[in-house]
Amino acid sequence: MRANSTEDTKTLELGGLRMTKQRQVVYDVVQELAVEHPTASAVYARAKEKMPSISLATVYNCLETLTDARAITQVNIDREASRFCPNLQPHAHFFCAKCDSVFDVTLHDEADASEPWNLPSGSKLDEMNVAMRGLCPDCRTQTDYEPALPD
Amino acid sequence: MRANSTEDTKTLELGGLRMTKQRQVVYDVVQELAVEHPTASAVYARAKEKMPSISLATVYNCLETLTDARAITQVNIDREASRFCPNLQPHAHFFCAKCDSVFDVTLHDEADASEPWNLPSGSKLDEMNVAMRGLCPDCRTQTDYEPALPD
DNA sequence: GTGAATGCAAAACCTTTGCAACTGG
DNA sequence: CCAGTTGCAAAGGTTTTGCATTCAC
Repeated sequence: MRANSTEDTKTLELGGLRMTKQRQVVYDVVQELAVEHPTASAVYARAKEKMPSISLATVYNCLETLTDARAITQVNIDREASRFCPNLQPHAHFFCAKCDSVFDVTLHDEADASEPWNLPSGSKLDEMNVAMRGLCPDCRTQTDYEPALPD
Repeated sequence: MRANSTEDTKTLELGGLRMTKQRQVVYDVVQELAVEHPTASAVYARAKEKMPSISLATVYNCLETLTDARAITQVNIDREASRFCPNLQPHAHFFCAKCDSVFDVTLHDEADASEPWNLPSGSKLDEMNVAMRGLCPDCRTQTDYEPALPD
């Protein structure tokens, strides 16, 4: 039996996808930086440390390929640069307006994200993208000493 | 009493916002093109018909000002150009993957969009942005003769 | 009158593209 | 071997910016 325990750099074996060094590096970096939900530039910066010859275009390329292959997810919020996320479970993203960090937000058990909504009748929903903005727990508690003065 | 019946070009009176001809034109255009959820360029094109001297930068400017003043809403989906929407009620957007049209999606009565989600405990949610992709009713019925062959 | 808004053009930003060289299966 | 991928640089589309001029209040 194959171990799937502590391999942090698991080899990609995605349906007929040619596995290049670059793709593996990009994939590893997205895993590594998962909690910060890196942008393409952030992935590029880290990837370049591991493989100095890699180019930005290739990073974009790999990110797109991996996204199409559903190995990672592309996260968009407003017009900011896209971020990438290795969490393949259905989830939303919470953006802290103060510290700019991003949190994955899961669904309640058995819950359906589309439940509260009046979907157009007769339509077919393929995917839902949910972005939240607010203050994260940490920033919220620090908000006491926020300048309340007019500028 | 003031009529609020058929005035399609109601005058903006937003908290201390200086009302310029350009802002009024941009606001009118967003109202006018509401169903198509126009992009900044689309607003610019239509605005220029009404006021040939208006510039693109001013349109962006006005759209931002109006958004900040909560007279209109900015709608983002993936990395496409922002669209603008005069619907101030809480609502989501349904994007048809086939015909590219956009529909407003309302909440069920008394429903809370955040209900299905496990919000980070201690966080403060300010706004939620919900984008849906799929087939609109019209396009769905036309999907019978969609190529089902492998490529 | 005066601070804020406009118009213009140039710049910024993220992302995509064209193409020759390279490479994984 | 050879289609698919890379690296580079240049181009693309959207949005922002700097600044002199104009305008609403």
